[in-house]
Amino acid sequence: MSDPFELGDEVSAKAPEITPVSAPPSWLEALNPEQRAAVEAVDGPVLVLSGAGTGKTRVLTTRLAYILAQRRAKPWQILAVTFTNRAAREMRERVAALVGPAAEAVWLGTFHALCVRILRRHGELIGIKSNFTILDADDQLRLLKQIMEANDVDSKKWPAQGLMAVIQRWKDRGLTPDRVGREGGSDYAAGRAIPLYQAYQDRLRTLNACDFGDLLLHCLTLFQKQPEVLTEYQTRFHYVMVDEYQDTNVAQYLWLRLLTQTRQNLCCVGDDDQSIYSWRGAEVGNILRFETDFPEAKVIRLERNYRSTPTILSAASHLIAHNEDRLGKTLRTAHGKDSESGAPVKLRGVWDGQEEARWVVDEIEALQTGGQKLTEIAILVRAGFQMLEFEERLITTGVPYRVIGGPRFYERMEIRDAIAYLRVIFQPDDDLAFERIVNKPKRGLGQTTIQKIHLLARAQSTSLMEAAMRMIETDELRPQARNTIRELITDFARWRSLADAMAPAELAAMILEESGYIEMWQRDKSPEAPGRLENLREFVTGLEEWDTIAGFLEHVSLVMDNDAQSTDEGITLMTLHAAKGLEFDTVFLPGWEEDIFPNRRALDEGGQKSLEEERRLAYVGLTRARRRVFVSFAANRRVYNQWQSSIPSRFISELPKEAVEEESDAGLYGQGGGGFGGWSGFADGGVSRAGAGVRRAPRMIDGESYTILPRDTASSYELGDRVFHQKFGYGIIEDIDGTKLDIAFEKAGRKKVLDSFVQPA
DNA sequence: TATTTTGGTCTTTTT
DNA sequence: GACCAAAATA
Repeated sequence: MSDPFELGDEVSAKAPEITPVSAPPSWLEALNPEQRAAVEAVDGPVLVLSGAGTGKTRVLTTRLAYILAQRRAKPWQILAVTFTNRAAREMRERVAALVGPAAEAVWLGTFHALCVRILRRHGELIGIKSNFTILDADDQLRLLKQIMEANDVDSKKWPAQGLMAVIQRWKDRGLTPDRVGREGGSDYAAGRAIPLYQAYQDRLRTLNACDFGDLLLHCLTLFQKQPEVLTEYQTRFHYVMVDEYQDTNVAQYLWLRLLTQTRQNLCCVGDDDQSIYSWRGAEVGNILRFETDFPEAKVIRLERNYRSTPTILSAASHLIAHNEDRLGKTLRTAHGKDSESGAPVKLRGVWDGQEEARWVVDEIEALQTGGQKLTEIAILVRAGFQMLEFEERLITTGVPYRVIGGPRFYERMEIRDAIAYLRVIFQPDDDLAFERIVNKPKRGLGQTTIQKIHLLARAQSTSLMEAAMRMIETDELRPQARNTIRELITDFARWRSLADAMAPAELAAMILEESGYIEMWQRDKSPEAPGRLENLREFVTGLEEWDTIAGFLEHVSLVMDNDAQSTDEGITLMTLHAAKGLEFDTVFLPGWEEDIFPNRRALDEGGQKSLEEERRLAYVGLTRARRRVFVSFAANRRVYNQWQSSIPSRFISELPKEAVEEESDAGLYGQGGGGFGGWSGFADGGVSRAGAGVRRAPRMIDGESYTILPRDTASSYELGDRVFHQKFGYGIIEDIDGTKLDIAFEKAGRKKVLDSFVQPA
């Protein structure tokens, strides 16, 4: 495995030389005074409060480069922590651009990735084998379900997901089972949450596995129980830097504090107004706490915004000013007074979601005609399900787009299966992987057989693989099942023996072929089968870049980012959360309606605090834009299968009037379609009619409103008609049965579809 | 054992 | 309506 961090000290002799610097390099002079202060304040604790678009990343990368250029530390004596793999990669690239190959040796990565490095190296000291596996969310849930089942927890009453969330939150706060105490959530599952947590941790340990939270948790335990390891890292890291500090949770904070205790050279960069991950355990309090824990800390504010037009900044600032819980920063435009104030925020109310999508895409096409590059346009939605309508419209109009944060490649069923095969070979103790593929493809090994193996494994406390091997020596199984398992185990042994001699890609291709897994999909006549085969091919191709399977497996478990997608030309469609840290010329913010944004469930759960987080999310959305923002809301939306009417988001009325230009369809809310006083009238009108100040569940449109909807197309199709379906594309109708159409799609094959899901093409 | 049928849930955001 | 899991049936 290529692991730059393992090079450690022995590499120091051959470490790449840093370009010597005498005078301040040009990249220092390009900074404004505050930025420069943040870069040059190298020693001691520093907190940089950095508003959106104020050059936060630039400060961090320059600071890192500055430390190197000043020769205050060797590259491997610097620790830089980011939140996403994308940010880590970007920072490495930018530092490399400033100081050259020395950037390679810096300890730079996400909290999780860095913890893995440390645990692989020293985990043995706290009983974690160095080849532990990392479980993804799916595995975690499956495991927890098993445990809850074994403990007779009613899964209807206490869903595993709930307990998972509780456990996750404890881990976010650095709490091992023995230290949970009477924390929130311990009453889950009739007060058995803590023993279940313990059982889950025990199980993980026997599986030689960690979940995401464990990576930090175990690392903390390691530091606390093995002081000499902690000392080693404290000594090693002369300088520590943290990006997106407002998103750190308690465990991460403790981790940082332990590492920086002696030298105190910690620099955190963050923006309390962009804290949008509290649901994942992030504590904005960490920012406030910084000055308490590091009384000597310098606090530097970056308030000059280089990204957005004054108009956009004004809109964003007015909005966020409605939050009470903030440190208070004023964003100023960095452009001179003579610069244009920029186009107003365009606000549009439309009849329903489809029309919203139509409007957005129309505007996009207009921008494209005007010479705007599509890669500079983004649609940012609150939640994933909102993306569908836009995708549909983008497909029909042929505007190229890419989705970030959709179903990820490594999470697809067939890919997970393929990975499970590799895991079984590489880590024979991996019960989850074993279980996943023993009977895939179908080998006639059903529940009863698996159950028996399980029992034996538990009785002898061995892995499933081991138990299976022992079991075929007995006559406990039906001869048929026994033979199948024997063959399977022989296959595994053979593949394992070849693993060292073959390239990973070759090996994987062989396994998928010989196991019959490929064949299984070839025989499958379902429309998605070809796609799955295609994915498998892609998977094998992707493996060609790897020298070892171990390295690849590590990558898979940590890199859940799917931003590495092709650099396609096209607009970007993603959630607001995924958009943090990015910027675009033009940003579309659809779905600004009560209950969608701010999200209803968030409000129900977290009240005022959550409302403020939603508002920060809106702030993040607005500040992604350099030049143009489009905000829209629909009066009606189809949720599940029913129409609901909706009220414009309260955030709309929090935008300053002078920065907004409204252009809505007439007659959305009032009777008679008569004059709307303007955009602010929307929110007022809607709310007051529903009863001022009372938050209501979405109202169903009453019977009469249904007549408005143009949906009465029952069997207006004929055999041979060409139609369009949002998911399957174009096709020809082959058969009609009432409202059910049998359609041969050009791409997706033959499918039965309700007529309401297609439109004439 | 494998396949079909039924019934429940679903839409917050992710390393 | 889609998707998943568990139950019913071949």
